[in-house]
Amino acid sequence: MSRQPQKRRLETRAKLLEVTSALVASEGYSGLKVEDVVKRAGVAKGTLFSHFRDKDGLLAVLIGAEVMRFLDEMEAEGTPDSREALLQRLAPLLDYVAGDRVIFDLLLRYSGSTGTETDEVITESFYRQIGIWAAWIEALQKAGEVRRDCAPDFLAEGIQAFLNQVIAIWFCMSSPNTATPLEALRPFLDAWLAPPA
Amino acid sequence: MSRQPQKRRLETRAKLLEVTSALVASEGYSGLKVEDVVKRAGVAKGTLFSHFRDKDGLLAVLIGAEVMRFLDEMEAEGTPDSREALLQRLAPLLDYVAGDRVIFDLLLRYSGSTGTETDEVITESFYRQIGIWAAWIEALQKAGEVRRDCAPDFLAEGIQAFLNQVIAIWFCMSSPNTATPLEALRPFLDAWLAPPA
DNA sequence: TCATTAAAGTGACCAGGGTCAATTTAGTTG
DNA sequence: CAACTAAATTGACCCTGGTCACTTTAATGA
Repeated sequence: MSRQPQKRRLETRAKLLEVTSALVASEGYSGLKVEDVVKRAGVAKGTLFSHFRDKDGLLAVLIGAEVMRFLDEMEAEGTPDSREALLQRLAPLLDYVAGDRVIFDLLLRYSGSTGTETDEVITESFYRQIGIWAAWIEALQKAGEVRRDCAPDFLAEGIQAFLNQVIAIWFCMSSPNTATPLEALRPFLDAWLAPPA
Repeated sequence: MSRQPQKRRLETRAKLLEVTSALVASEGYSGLKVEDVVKRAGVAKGTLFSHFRDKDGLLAVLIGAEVMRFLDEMEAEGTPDSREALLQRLAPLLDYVAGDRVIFDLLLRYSGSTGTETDEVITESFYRQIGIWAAWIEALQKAGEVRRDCAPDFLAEGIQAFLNQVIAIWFCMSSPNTATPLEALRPFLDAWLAPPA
């Protein structure tokens, strides 16, 4: 028979996440070591891996939560009234993801995966994101700001594609002589969303 | 003073690539171990890492060469005469990349990087690919099959974005109940390239 | 209260990529 | 040819993520 998860387990999990978060804040994602996490959390290594599938699984929880916060922000600002406004709404998320390759890689790997795990916040965030954008697009279609020959969901997925594209290119251009990802995104969004002239 | 690379070095490099290729053929990319490679090649581990920056660098040479072969094939078939024909031209490459996550990840990481390394075949292949598609698009624009309000290079980059998108989604959907990446790509290509109605 | 048993946690151990001081090989020069 | 030097290679070692047989903890129930 199975029993309820004990309070102790929840505390351990919370402690692990808290420590990880602190370490990421000071060292960045790329410098994070599992050993440091368990040392500072005062648990054994095996414990960490009984809570999270692997190191990525641990990070996914944090990153998923962070993305959720961006989505809250997006929703709070309401529907944009133009394509340019839509672009500006994307800026914070774009900056966040473009700020660290680990974040980008992880989002690309986990996003869209049919979340078999209970705690895949990150998968949930993916669908929520598409949903929010689709709602914006629908409004913009009614306002005549966006083409009407494609479904909002479909156009939203396209935005996702362009977002990933400009970030991928951004990481490849190691030299900072290039325009920001946001600037690179604008022409794509325009060409993708603008109604026929 | 610097000297010419010696014949021995070229032989070692060739041997490493040959062995890697053979192992990949039998085990797949994900099962490849550096230790197996050096064992079968009869060299020390350090030698491999003096030839290639890391395991990915080794794979990049093979994958870059493979992509180049697909591009040769694409060019040999000539310019497509419709958007659908263009889509079909992409099929072999798409299948290849969608066939193994390692390939996809590696291409995404290396592509577009301003190739500082001499042997970054993979970077070269990226630009060549865009060039080929741009040429196709230019022809299709003249034929009225493709929108004319965007530069061919720009539209080609968009194709790249959609290609990556459908493959990323493909990998996330572990269950094979989904349509092939090629089918998923069609609507995107149409919406992206079609001239205004 | 004490036996029972599932949940939670432990840490020695392994795997596999990557490093580097030391060694061998082979052009070059006097 | 012998001495010299740069190129090429070596393999012991390290790092770090991940595993698993075992111990500890704490609900449950007679």
